[in-house]
Amino acid sequence: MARNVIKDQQQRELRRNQILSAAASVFTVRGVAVAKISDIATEAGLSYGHVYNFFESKEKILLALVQSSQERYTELLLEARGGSGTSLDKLRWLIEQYLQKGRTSTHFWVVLQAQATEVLNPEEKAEINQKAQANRDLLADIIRDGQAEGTIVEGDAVELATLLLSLFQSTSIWGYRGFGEPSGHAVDIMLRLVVKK
Amino acid sequence: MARNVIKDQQQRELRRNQILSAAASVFTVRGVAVAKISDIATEAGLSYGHVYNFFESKEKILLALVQSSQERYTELLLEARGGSGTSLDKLRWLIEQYLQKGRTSTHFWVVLQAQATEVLNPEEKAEINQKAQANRDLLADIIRDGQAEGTIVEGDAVELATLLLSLFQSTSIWGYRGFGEPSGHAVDIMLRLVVKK
Amino acid sequence: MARNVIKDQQQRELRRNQILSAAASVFTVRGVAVAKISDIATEAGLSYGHVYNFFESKEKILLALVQSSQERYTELLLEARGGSGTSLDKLRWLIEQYLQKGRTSTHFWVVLQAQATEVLNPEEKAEINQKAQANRDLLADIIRDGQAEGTIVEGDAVELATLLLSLFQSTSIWGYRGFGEPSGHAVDIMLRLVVKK
Amino acid sequence: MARNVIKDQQQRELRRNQILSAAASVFTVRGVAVAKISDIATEAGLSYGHVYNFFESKEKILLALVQSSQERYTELLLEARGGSGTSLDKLRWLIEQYLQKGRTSTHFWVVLQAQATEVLNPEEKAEINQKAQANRDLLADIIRDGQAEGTIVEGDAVELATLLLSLFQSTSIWGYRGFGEPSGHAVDIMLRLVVKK
DNA sequence: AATGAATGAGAATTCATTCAT
DNA sequence: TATGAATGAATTCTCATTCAT
Repeated sequence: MARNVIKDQQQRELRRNQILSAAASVFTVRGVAVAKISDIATEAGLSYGHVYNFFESKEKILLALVQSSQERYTELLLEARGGSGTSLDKLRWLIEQYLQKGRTSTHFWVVLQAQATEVLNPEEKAEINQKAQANRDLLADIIRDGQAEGTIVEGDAVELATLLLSLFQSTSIWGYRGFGEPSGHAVDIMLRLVVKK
Repeated sequence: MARNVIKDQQQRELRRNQILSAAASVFTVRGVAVAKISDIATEAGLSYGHVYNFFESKEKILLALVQSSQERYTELLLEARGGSGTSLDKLRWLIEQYLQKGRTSTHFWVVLQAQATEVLNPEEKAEINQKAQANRDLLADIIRDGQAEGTIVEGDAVELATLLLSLFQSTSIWGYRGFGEPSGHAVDIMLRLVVKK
Repeated sequence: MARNVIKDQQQRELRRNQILSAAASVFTVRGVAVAKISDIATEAGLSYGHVYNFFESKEKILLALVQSSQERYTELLLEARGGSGTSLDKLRWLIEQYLQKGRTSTHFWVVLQAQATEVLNPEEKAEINQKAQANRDLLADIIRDGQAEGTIVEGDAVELATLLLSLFQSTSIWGYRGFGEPSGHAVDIMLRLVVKK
Repeated sequence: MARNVIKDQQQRELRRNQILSAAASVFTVRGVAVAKISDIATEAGLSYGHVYNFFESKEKILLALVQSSQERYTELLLEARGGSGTSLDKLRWLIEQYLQKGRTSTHFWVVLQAQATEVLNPEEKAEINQKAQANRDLLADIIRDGQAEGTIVEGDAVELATLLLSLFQSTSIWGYRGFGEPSGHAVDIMLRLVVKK
């Protein structure tokens, strides 16, 4: 007979998320360009053919993944900016959240591959870079606030933001480079970059 | 006759370097896993079949490239360590050299792909990671000297070194991420990470 | 109850015809081998899964379609043969009916694909060819009658029939070949093939 | 050492023709949409991968084949038009050549599939149809000459041409339809279509 | 040394068909 | 009856690698 449309919808949503989260894992561990659709399907626990009922290509999966990751990062930034305490407190909170695995389940590492590699076409890359710049600008806002309140050192807020994000993002991939994991002090050290002595 | 042997040897060396340098460029721009042997051959100005007279596979090219890049970085570190001035001066010089394009012609970005991706086999990756750690330790040495001479902040020298290198290495790929290029002040800001107030 | 059974039967018949008629359209426009089951289902206004409640495969749809088309053509031939007037009149009527879209809604073009392509298996193709020959023979009968009555030229009736049907059938696909549609005179011209001067 | 460029060129040409001629055969026997690249490669006696060094897809092979077939048909038409004798003689010669297998090795049947099916994209189909119309117009020229010289019946030369070509082209595929082969008289019968009584 | 023709393993993708609901 | 999620066989296509010249 007729199907349960609501349930179908939920099931679809569930499957889509399964695929994205499997892709996040596979892309992270194996590398985006090396990952096979069948790896993702296996990781997600469904057949490779079914993946194509949700995404028309590996490229589109990557795109969806990166965009969702960037959106979650935007939310984190907005939450940080809107939080209480000094700008330094906000930055500390932000970095701690960022480094804490799971909070941003898709990794900087995957976004980086999408940005710096020819896996995506130029238009898609441009879109991602634009969003990355927008996020950087949000970070610069927090820094500008800190400069106003006197907790953060003077200087070009955008450059300070770019340096700070480069630092904590690259710290998040120490594991893949054989550098172990950062200690509890690491965030304090990072903040020296911007803190006013 | 003897002369021809020598000439041949030089010619061979020249070709090999052509290929490595073409590979560096192609790997950087297109991404290691996406790059084709024929791209490299074209960039190097020779036929793709000829590449195999120098390297037995794409993988071996990457390996040779990364190793040579790491060696050049080692030399840079040794040169910095052996230089005159305070440890801070040495670090500043090192970072400036590093960021100056051409000095480290093969990029951090390629090494990162080799480290974090499954393009190479585990043994090869382990070897690269080991060398990366050794280089990090050289940087930690400089930092330790600085702590002894009082110009550098206290703390785990290895972690400080890892943070500092994360920062300047990731700064070197701003271009690929749409972040523009760092200003002349950037190095000073980076050094705040380790400088003693 | 009894009424429901009858109604169900009618409903089933209706659905089946919907599918066949959708298939005719899709096969004609897109080509038999390229057409997808889902195209047919969409055109018929039902779900692709439901198609399998009526036909066990795409092949069977094609077979049913071609057979029904051949049967309708047989009926047309019988009707023509049984009509009044000279054999020439009958031929003219036949061709006019044939060319008049809708009368033979499934097209010669689809039958031709079924005959000349490996979409169907050899047994099925043989069956279709046999029926096509039987129809040709019906046409030859009319021609033979015309020869007896003196309105049609002498000669091998089967060959004359084959030439004549080749002509009007291929005329029916001018549209797909960019040749426009035949004028009102076309039938008279075609009949020159067999008319006795 | 260096290769023999001339020989390479010849070899390439040879291979290309091997592929086209294999494709003609496979497309004709199996049907265009059903034919696999690997069928063509096997028929041509080389590996499927190598086919892609000559044609980027099955579609492009079909296109090349059809175009070459149309060109050969054009040549035939020009040769016929330029020949001696009445227009009727020219038409007879043309049809005889056409029906004689090997003269037009790629078959009308393949061209028809290319024209009437969605194997090619609309632009490619349009191009083919245009060429088909141009060829039809050449045939119409011959007919017009015949009308001027009084050997061919009055009437729209283009429609007469379209009817005549429909007839002899469709006759060329009797074999696939189980209709046997036309007799030696067939051409005379066909010509009745246009001959002035 | 140098070239590029030739091969085929492997990955992406399509779509007929099955089946739970 | 009716739907569309799910599967995987079959095919296309790419590209590293080999090898004759």
